[in-house]
Amino acid sequence: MLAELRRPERTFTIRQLCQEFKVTPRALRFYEDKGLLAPSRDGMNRVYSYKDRARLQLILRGKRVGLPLAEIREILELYGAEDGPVMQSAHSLKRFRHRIVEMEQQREDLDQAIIELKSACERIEKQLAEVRPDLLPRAEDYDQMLRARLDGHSYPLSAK
Amino acid sequence: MLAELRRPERTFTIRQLCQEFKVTPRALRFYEDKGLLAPSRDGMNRVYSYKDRARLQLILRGKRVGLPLAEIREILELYGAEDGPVMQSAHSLKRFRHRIVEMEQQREDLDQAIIELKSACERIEKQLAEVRPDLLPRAEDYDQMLRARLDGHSYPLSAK
DNA sequence: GCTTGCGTTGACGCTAACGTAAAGGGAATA
DNA sequence: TATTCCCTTTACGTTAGCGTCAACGCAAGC
Repeated sequence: MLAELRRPERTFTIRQLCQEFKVTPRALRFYEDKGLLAPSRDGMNRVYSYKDRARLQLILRGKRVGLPLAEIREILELYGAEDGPVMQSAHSLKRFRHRIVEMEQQREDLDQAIIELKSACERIEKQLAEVRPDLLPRAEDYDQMLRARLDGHSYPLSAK
Repeated sequence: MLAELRRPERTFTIRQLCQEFKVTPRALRFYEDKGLLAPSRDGMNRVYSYKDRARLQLILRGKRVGLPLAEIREILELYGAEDGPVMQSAHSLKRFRHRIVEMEQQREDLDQAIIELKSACERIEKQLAEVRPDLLPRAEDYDQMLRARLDGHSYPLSAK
């Protein structure tokens, strides 16, 4: 039955995850190489569980906020440390606290950058409206952006 | 008189800007190579004006929010386009609008990442308080972070 | 039996953003 | 005069994060 597809027992092929999150198989294998993912196997083939999928979501969000993969790995270990190697996580704790402060600073930078880029765009649009109104962007373009956001997973920063 | 140092006629050597913003001369020359800066010269030596300094601030903030240098250059051109090549900026306008949407998404990601990293840290600290209270971080560490923030310019994401 | 499709493991390539020497030019200081 | 700085340019090296083959395995369909 189709409901199976929603049940947490469900597994994913590499291709399925790639399509869902718009990444390449190469990227997933790379993350595995670097210790961020560890899917089980069916023979040679990778089998991704729901937990693997959740980890991948965290990885991609980490990337979107600018974290290097090495640090994302540590954070994932922090999550995964149910009760075992608390000592080792303790060692990283100070660094994580530091990172939090950095991220809060980054958020302020981001707000400021958004404000300024917006106002710069509006300035140009006004100038453009006076000189060449025909070149002004159509509302349809913004529709497309909004639809893209509702798809959930945003595009990477370096997207063309 | 010392007040000269605050006046907008003031100029800077490469070393002065580097110390102020914690970057290397190599980086400034690199930005110049890529067309993000264009200081004047005294003989062979670079002379940075207040406007150059302001551009550098924008560059560094752009970097902190994850923009590639090439795009920062375009944004700087957008700012600098007082009335001249509005046509050319018009061409980039759609891309900038798109970028703004991305940055707003990035902001949400950032908020979420901060929340989760905080709670993960607190979880570990609680476990640690039960088992090894001696390993808990000292308040002095947080003082240091706060002082660093009050210095103004935050450290790069990839700082050790 | 042969192609088609999805999977695998190397291995080499590539871009961005600098780091790091090498080699040298002025100016001030000892 | 020699050393010491600070500056310059040129050029090669480095790291992260994958992209892009190449060569192969296996299963299904014609």
